[in-house]
Amino acid sequence: MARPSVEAERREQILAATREVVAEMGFRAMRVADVAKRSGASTGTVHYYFETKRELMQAAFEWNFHASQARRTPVVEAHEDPRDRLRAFLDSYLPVDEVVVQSWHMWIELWTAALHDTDLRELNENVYGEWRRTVAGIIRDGQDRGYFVTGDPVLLANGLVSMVDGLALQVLLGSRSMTLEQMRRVCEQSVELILTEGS
Amino acid sequence: MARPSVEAERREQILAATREVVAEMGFRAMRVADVAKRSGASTGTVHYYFETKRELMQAAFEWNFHASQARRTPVVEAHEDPRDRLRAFLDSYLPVDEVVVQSWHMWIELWTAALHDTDLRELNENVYGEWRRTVAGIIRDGQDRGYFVTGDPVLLANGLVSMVDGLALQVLLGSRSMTLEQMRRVCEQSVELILTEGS
Amino acid sequence: MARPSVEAERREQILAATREVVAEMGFRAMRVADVAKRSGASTGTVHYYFETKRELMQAAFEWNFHASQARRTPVVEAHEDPRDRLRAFLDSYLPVDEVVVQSWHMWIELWTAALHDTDLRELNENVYGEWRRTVAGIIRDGQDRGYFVTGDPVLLANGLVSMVDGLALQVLLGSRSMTLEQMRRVCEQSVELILTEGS
Amino acid sequence: MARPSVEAERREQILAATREVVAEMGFRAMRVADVAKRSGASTGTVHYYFETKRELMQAAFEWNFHASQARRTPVVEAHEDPRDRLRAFLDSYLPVDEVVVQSWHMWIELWTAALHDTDLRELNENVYGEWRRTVAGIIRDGQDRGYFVTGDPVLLANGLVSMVDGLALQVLLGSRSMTLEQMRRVCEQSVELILTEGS
DNA sequence: AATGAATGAGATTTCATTCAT
DNA sequence: AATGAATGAAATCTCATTCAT
Repeated sequence: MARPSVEAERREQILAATREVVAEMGFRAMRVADVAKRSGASTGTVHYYFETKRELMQAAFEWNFHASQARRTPVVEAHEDPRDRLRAFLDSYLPVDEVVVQSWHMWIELWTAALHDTDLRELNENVYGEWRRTVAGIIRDGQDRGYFVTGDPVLLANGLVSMVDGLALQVLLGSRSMTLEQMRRVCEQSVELILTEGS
Repeated sequence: MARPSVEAERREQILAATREVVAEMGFRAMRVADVAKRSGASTGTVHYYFETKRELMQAAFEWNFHASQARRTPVVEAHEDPRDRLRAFLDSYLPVDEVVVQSWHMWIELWTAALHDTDLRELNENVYGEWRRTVAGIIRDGQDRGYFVTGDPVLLANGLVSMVDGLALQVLLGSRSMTLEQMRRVCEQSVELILTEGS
Repeated sequence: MARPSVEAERREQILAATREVVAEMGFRAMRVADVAKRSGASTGTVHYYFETKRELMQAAFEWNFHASQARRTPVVEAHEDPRDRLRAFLDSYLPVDEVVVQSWHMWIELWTAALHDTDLRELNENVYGEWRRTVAGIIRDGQDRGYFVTGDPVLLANGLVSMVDGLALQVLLGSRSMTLEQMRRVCEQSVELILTEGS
Repeated sequence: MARPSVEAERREQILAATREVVAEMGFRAMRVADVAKRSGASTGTVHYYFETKRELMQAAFEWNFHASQARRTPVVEAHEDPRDRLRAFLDSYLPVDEVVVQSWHMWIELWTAALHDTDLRELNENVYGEWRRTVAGIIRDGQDRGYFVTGDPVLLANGLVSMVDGLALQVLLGSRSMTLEQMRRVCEQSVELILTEGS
């Protein structure tokens, strides 16, 4: 009788290994054998948990999404003031450490893969719905309290979330003019832009 | 005897075919044989012009960049007022027709490929330097004339360009909440945000 | 404590499952996992009873043989007149129900497998010796009583048994011109051919 | 410019190699690599001509059918008397040489494969329609001339063709009681059975 | 300048078998 | 007596690249 957690643990190990490998060499170059090696299993075992490479990647994308969400939620909820919440939210996207960097790699790969895969598009739809709703909620709250300029909060949220995507992408690409520090400043300036005079 | 332009023409055909194929199925799934078929040539011929697949993609990315630039420049220069220039610039990024859509596909594929390819990162660096300089120039000009709010024009330019990238990405992904029309409105709102009171 | 029949029962279950699976998807496509699932056991259990897949198939072929024999014997012995015996014997080969159909599937798979497996050839030798002896006996008896035409009873028996094999094969293959009904008529006509004028 | 016959030649080589390999080790055990080696090509080349192993086998079955037909037709047409035609036809099925033996191996493999493959069943349908029509024609002709006993010629044809299948199978299986010589005698006796008294 | 048949290295996938429990 | 997670050897298939013509 195997411990009931063995399967779940193994699955998680493989997904974590997948994220690491994808971050390092990209989905295109990633081989199932790489994931196997990294997770200390055989290719047979990887296929025991995920029938195809495609299924493995899909699961890894979803797993990354849930992990991101779990990391983000407490960060945002730590603040009460919508201005702080917005800043904390944007801050949590800065690729400051290995985990966030790896996570960003997964998002970028997801974008490219989703362009030609209906299931992944659906995942993207969920993911962005989630972010948009969160940010729009913060902005609406801030507008109610008079901190943020008027204007459709959904449009503002979309602009901010998309900007963060574009910025992180350039940072990940190692752009000499878009460093982590630059990204931070652009984000700060963007918040300034939507703050009302007094606040 | 052969017209000297034959080679150049053939090369262009292959690059155009590459863009079409990449837009349709993605770089990952694209085979040299697909490009050959699409351009009406043999795989041998494709390799006659581009030694490796990697070289073909690199050339296609560069070709796409120059084509984008050529399309963009007259659009921007058609206006004198920096506010109109900025609006025209952003407008030219909306994925309204097949050419712009295919072009966006190439950019997105470039991002992913460049994450693990130094040469392509260099290309990205050039491309973004170009856009940033253009937009920053427009903003600086607008600030000088009092149309735009104060603030580091480079930061503002980076924010705008990144936002456009992120927005186009979601439109390309067929997001139900980020349609072409939505993207247009977000862009318009963003311009409003940096306009000064009077203008 | 365990009933001594438990093992025998389990074994039988697995063999029955094997016949079902082979009939449905063929030996080539059959996986040990399919047999396990069908018999409600694990792959480990299947291997507990049959060391290798080859051994499992061999046992299943033999089991099918004995089951066929057990079904056939009372049918033939129910008649005293050799003409009736022959008709009853041929009748019992018509693929009229699921059991006979599955049994035929096993024979056909055995033929193909035996072409390259000495042990299975030996099994085939036994099986056909059995049929041939039975039919030759019936014919010899009928000739003695003046019901059947003269001629080497062994040759006649071989002709009949082989014909039945060939006919059943075409019926199993769903041939539009060799239906169950057609097969029945061919068998009847063949019996007529060896009957003497008066009988 | 390659010779136009190169492709056809190469294809034929691969199909011939397939028949040899299938006859030797069976479809189940046959690997694409075996066919490649036998035909002096690489596995890549085999796949260049036949996308999948299944397609290769299908083509090999069809090729074998056409080759059999081509071998058989002149043999039958060499005789005018329906009794000779029938004898010549049955004779041509005796596994007397390597080619006929290999051909029989292909038929047997076809049967088993066709049980679970619609396309192959269709091929079997064509093949048997062909044989049945030929034999029924010969019998009908013989009956018109008073050489053969009365009775449905289609039933008689089916009985004969099926018998030959069953007999050849046992010969191929190396049955000690069904040798080539035995098969020949059973066939002769069967012809005797349908001859009228005087002829 | 162009071809396309042929290659072979390498990737995914399958599955009988094992073994710790 | 039974399990089923894990394995790894082996098979199919893919495709960028080459080269004789």
